Amino acid sequence: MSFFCFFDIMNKSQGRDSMKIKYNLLKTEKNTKARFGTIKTNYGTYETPMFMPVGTKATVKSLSKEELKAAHAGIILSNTYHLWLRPGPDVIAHCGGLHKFMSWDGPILTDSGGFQVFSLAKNKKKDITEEGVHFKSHIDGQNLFLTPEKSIEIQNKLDSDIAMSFDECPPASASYEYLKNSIERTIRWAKRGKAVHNNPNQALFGIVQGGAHEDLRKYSAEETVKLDFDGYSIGGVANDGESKEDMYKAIDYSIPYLPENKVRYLMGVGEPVDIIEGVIRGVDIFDCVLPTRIARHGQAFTRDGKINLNNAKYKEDLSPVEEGCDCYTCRNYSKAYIRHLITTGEMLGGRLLSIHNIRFLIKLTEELREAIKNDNILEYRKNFLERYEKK
RNA sequence: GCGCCGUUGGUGAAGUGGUUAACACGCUGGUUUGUGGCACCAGUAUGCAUGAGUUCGAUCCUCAUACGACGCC
Repeated sequence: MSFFCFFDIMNKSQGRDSMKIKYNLLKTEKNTKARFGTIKTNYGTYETPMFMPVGTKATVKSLSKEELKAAHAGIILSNTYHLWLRPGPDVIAHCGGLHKFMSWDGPILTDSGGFQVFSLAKNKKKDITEEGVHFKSHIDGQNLFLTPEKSIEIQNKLDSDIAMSFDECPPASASYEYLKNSIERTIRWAKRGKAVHNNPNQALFGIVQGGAHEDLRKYSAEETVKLDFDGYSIGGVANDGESKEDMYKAIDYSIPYLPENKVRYLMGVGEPVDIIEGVIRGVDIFDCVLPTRIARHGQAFTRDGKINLNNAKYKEDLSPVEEGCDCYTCRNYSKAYIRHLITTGEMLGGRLLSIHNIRFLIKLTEELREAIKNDNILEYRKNFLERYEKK
């Protein structure tokens, strides 16, 4: 990489608006906390509620950017931990930042790596200290040390539009005492991360923890909000087999303490039903691996519930995955063909179902927006659930 | 025609005179929520070619029959 090339990249970077995320609350539904608004970014303005496809390693698995755009994707998510290991933040910086590297001309949110510490090192040795976390690489087992500062520095280099604070993501089964200490530490980490954050184009979000405990969520939210982030997430949900009730409690106990004029992001969720429940409770954006993961295992979201294309009953079914769906997959392929691809292990099968599942969740958020505008989200939920859960 | 060997589920096959016939694949379901893991979990032969016999008891021993492989005329 020549000096001139690097210089060119610097100019491009500085040529941007230097605008962090701006959230405009446009309407709050009359009967619930559900809200509709817009997120203004350097790459355009997007409406909430929004679902973000997950592209951990700088790719939404198996999908091209055209396919993501066709599914109406707005922000996509990528991951600090994975990109730190491969190809490394310096490589991505030299390639012009994450957008240019992966040819995505839309906004990107980078997760901090906090969740990977939890998920990669689950049941394995990890050492969480005040300074940071020692754990082992899933690739070659080498010892790694991730700190709040390091996570933010990497995200600065990746040049994502939204960076996440480095938090501890304790399992749902963690004790009250553990959670309390964990929250205190996460708040100290949030402060340290914010102190080194210096990318003028990049927003920084704080993360609320506290399990399903009302006082802990309140405390975590209030202390995090004091640090004045550009947006706030509710973390520590949808992990370790927690109940849906606990997930909804975590939301309910956090939302009242988050400012109205900032984005609220429920991390890692999810299932269609959980997205609806989240929106009703005041959440703006979601991300989840489910649409792409279940797709690779042959399953699809539909209005009539989740279906499994492995099932023998689809062997000769010429209908699309979901009747009336506007996605590329449903406009072009039958269940019979996709079942054939899935059962024979052909990669097109997972791709086609990923396209459908992502479009399904994005369309769900589009409909939720409309419902908020029309003050009828409770009716929307009722109708959706009646059909989705009947069997 | 004679001799010899063999016949276990959808498939490839292990195995034993005595409670539930190994394993793999396939098949049939299910699971997956800030993606190490195209993964994980469960079910899948009331029966071991057919008939008779020996035995307290046979898929396993004996005999006959059917089918198949090989060798000899």
